[in-house]
Amino acid sequence: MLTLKTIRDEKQRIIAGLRKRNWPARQTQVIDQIIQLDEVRRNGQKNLDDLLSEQNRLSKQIGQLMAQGKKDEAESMKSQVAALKEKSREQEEQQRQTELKLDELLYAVPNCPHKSVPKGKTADDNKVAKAWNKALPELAGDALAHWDLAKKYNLFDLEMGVKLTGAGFPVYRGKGARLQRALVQFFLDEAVKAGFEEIQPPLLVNEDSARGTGQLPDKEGQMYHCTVDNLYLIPTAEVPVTNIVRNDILAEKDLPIKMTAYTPCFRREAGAWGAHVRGLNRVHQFDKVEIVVIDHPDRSYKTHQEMIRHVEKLMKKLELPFRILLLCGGDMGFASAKTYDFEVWSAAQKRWLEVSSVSNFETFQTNRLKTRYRDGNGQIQLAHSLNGSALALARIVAALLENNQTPEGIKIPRALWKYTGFKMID
RNA sequence: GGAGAGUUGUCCGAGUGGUCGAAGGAGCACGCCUGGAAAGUGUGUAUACCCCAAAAGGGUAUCCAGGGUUCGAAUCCCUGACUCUCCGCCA
Repeated sequence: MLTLKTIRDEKQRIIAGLRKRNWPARQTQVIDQIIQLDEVRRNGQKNLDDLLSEQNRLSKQIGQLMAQGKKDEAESMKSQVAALKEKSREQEEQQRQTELKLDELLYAVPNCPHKSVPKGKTADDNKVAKAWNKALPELAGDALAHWDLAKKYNLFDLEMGVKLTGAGFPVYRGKGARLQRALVQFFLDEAVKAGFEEIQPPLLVNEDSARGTGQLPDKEGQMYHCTVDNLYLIPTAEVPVTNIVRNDILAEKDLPIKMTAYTPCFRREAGAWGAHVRGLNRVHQFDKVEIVVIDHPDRSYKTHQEMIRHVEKLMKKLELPFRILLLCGGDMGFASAKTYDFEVWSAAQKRWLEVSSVSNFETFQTNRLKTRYRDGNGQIQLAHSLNGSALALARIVAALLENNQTPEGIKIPRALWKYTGFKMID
């Protein structure tokens, strides 16, 4: 969430940001409500502190009177304190309500887009930051979509997943399973080479962690919830990995902190089922290698570009046709200040599939997480957080299978040979 | 799962109802000392919120978390989390 200080000091910029996200003008009045309520909160705080201060003062006096044996005076003072206490309890409760309401309003305000983010309403308004300049691969008329290829070569089995679990839980088999493992290995190796520390986080997180990265309270329905233990299955490695630095005050010299993790990702994705979600296009469980960076505000946009280059390199090594989109204000995620999406061409489906999203959250996440660093003057500042997929597997697999099919079988890109142990699925 | 012990600042560690944001030590930072360093020595060394135009200064809260007792809680009581030891179970 945005900091109150930002909202107070840069009100016009924030409102302009909301407009860029296509908030109707009248809805931006929430900013004024926040500023007003913050005023109430601060007055309330002052009030409460004064009451408590007086109580503390009297209590000390009572102690002294008791020590001097002046019991009667002490007793009369006790009733004074009791009255104050009553007042302060009321004030405290009121303050709690105010803060709750204020939080609720703050949670509803998305991040302010970076000035370089283009205006726009929907995905159609995204700007192509890097187009695919070569010809897109043309497949023969009898080319198969990946779900048909899976059947032909026994690579994954959706019906089996239904038997074991339910729709959206593919069972990978044989060379399909091997290909998955190869990709994970490849992505992790590349990330480590690029200076990311490899992390193996838990796949279940507690409420605090889910709140830290913003899955709670709003997106509760998107996560699988183990109610008995009150734990959530992670929708992305971003959640446990970013929470590593929750409540930390880092040294400036520790930045950037670069971490990578492979995890399965679990998404309930209630709704949104339809024509385009066949096969591996949208599933409840998929594998992903994530990269996360905590960095200095002065450097975070440079880091953002480095992350883009890293993902780009992966695409090239996999020899997949891809393009990079700079998302417009209307299509960006709630927490993001700037996002690039990577899309890969799926030749049989003849569609672009989103396989990576690389975002700079600036201080939007770290404000909730309380991830700070101490600057040169000893001042404590919020760090910036960034993350991106590098890469998400299921759709990459779909594209690999479709684009590389030949009458002899499916060709595996050279970069993966040492991981798969085979060059061809046949 | 059963029984017991514990959780204090960056770390170690004292503290069993008032003057405790918290002794002492280590570490760290800055200064003195030194040709330079070590040793020695002096000072400083939590976070959040609030008041103040700002600085200075001040207030409040925080000794695992949440409740309670009390005029007053790190200290007493209850609940929960976690850690350790023993027993049980187990890949």
